Amino acid sequence: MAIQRLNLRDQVRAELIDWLSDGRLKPGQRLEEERLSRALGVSRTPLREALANLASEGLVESVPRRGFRVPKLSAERVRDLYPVIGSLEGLALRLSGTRVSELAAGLEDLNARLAVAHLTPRQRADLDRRWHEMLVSRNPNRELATMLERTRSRVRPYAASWDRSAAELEASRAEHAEIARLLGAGQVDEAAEAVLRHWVRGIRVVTAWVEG
Amino acid sequence: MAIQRLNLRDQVRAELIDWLSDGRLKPGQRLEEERLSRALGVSRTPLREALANLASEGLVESVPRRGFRVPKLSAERVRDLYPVIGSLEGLALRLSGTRVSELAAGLEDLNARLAVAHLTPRQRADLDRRWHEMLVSRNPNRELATMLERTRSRVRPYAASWDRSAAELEASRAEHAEIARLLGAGQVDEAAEAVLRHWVRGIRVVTAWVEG
DNA sequence: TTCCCGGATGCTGTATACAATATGTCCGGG
DNA sequence: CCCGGACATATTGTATACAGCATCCGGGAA
Repeated sequence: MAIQRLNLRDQVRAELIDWLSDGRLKPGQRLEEERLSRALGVSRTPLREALANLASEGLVESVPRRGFRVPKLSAERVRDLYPVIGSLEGLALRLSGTRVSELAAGLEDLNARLAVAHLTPRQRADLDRRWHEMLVSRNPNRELATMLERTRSRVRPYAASWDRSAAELEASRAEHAEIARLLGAGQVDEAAEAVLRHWVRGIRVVTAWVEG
Repeated sequence: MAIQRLNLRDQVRAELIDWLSDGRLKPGQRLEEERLSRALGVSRTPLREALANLASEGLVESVPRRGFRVPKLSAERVRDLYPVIGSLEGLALRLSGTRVSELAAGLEDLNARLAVAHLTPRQRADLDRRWHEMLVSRNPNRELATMLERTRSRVRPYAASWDRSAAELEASRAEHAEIARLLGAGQVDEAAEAVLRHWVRGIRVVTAWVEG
């Protein structure tokens, strides 16, 4: 086990991502550096470096002379990012090699747990996240994995605060099942296409929720 | 024309990307903050913020307690990034709508200029960059455009310093022509696949050059 | 000659200080 | 009662200061 000597910048960055993911930092909120640095127990310098990083990745916004803010939920963001995620997950599958079919069982297992009725939106989003993480877990391409992780973290605030309808839940579960089935059958290209369609279909329901 | 009040951080970032692209900062080189900040005429604070951003995007490396360095050329990086670029460019084509066929003429024109014999590697890399920029110029997805731009800038040092063989030039030109032909014929999905193959084939020749 | 050790040096990582600017508020006028 | 302008305040953007490591070089011993 390598000793991790992470610099403060990256520790703060990780902490802020947590705060963004779990809603402690809300869309539209202004990020006051003095207050934040006190809350984190660090000075403004590493905090600003972390914020600048998050801004360059799109997790926060930087308005010159007005500091950093949490981006508001926007349908356009979903329309743009979801197809990218779908495409990258599809690529991940195609790069995963033949042993990707071994994933089918685990995916179906997780998918079954999504069927439980009494889950909170947060628990559901968490299970969904784990399903997609498992989906790409055989991908050997580290750069791709990093880009996927970053991009997914940008849309996490959407999934986490969204209470899905029963119909949407069922549709999503059916698509998951179909993807797992295709993988189990070794039809990786078809699974990749299904993943892309899964995300593209998600655009409609999430944007409807954002706008409505 | 909107007045641009960019903060120093982003100006420095843009300048450093130029320096990385044109080879003024070379792979493996150590980035000494004091010297760099003097050369840029700014203090270390905005320079460090810019460097931290570039590090989070992979254009430079950050080693704790040892500062920033320009990443060395690595075959693994090419193997990982090229398929991602190919996949994203393919997605850009599929999102470009029907008018993408209008690009064919311009692409063939640029491709013809790549055939001129007496170009320097830099001129060739520049024309190739413009060809791929035109290829995705109809894509309306801003997030995708940003990710593509960033990822391509990470592999620019490879293309810029690489002197291609005549056979490789011809193969690349033929692939460009085929992609343009497919677009002109409205076969966007096939063109997207051809783009991915184009980048995947590039892995072999570039890694051979990096390693040899 | 080669290896090891220890101090000097230079650099990074972090904190603090300062200047510039945007925002909010208060007061006066219409 | 509403609007506009000017001042006060708060907050950012940038610079500088300082402490702690890592590296490098020279000397001494095997």
